[in-house]
Amino acid sequence: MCVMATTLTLTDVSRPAPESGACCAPLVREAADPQTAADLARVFKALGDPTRVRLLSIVAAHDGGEACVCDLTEPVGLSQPTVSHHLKLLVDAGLLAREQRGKWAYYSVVPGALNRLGALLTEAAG
Amino acid sequence: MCVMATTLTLTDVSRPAPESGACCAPLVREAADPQTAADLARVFKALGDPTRVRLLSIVAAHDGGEACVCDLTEPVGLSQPTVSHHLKLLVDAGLLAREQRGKWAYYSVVPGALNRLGALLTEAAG
DNA sequence: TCCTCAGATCGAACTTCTTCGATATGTTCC
DNA sequence: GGAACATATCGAAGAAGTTCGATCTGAGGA
Repeated sequence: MCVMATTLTLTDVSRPAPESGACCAPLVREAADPQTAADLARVFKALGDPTRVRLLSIVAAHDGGEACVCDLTEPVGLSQPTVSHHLKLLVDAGLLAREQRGKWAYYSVVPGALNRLGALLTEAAG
Repeated sequence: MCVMATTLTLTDVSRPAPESGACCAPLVREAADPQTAADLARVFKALGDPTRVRLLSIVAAHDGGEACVCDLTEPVGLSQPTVSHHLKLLVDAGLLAREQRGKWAYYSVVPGALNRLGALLTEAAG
C-alpha cells in the first residue's frame, strides 16, 4: 500500500504527513500553494474528459491490465489519432504507462497512481 | 464511512460493490459505461483548473471550513466575477455548497464529496 | 530491399474554457 | 425609499481543448 516515486507529477504531494497532526487529506488540511495546485490540476484535467475516463477504465479492466490502441478505438468510437492523443495526455499526467512491444504499443495503469490521487482526496484520519 | 445521497453527481457510482468480488476500485475493476464516465469526468473537470483546486483547498482550510467570495479573491489574485464563476463550477460539480447569510455567500466543502471521489480511485481491497 | 501494419504527429476546423469590465440582483442600514 | 455593499450574471476577447483526415515513423515479414 506504500508509495514509490514514479514519474507521477504529484509524487511530492503525497508524502506521508507533515508535522501538523494528520487529521485529514492534504487538500483539506491546508491551502495548497500555486505550484501544488497546478500539479494536481494537471492530473485532474487529464481525467476531466469522458473519453479519457473510459480509456483509463478500459485499460485497467482489460486482460492483463494492459491494452493497445487497436483495442481501444472501437470501444470509445473515435478515430485512431484521437485515441492516441488522449492516451498521450494520460501518460503525460502520469496515469498510464506506455510500452512498445513489437508493432504494438501497450498501455497500462501506473501502479499506485490512482491510489495516491485518491489518498490526496480522502480524509484518512490518523 | 458509508454513503448518503446528496446532490453529488457521482452518488450512484460509489455504491458499495457489485456481485463481482470487491478486489479494487470501481474504475479499475470494470470498464466504466459512457454515462458513468461522463458524470465522473464532470467532477474531475471541475478540479482540472489550478484556480479551482486552490479555491477548494482554501475554503476547506479556512476557519470554520467555510469562506465568502471576499475571502477568496485576494488569495487567488483574480477578479470577483472570475472567482464567482469558478465557485459556481465547483458547486455544480457537487464539491462545494453555497449558503447565503446576510450580504455574504458562504462556500463550504460538501461533506463526503472528496471522500467518495477518493474512494472511487483507491483500491480499498475488501 | 520493399511492403504492410500499428501507432504517432501534423494542420485545420470547431468547440469549450478562462477572464475581464459592465451591469443586474439581492441584502442591510439609514 | 434610497444608498452602500456583496455577489451573480452578461457579453466579449483570447486561450485551450477535441476531433478528424493526411501523413510520418518504426517494426516485422516477404
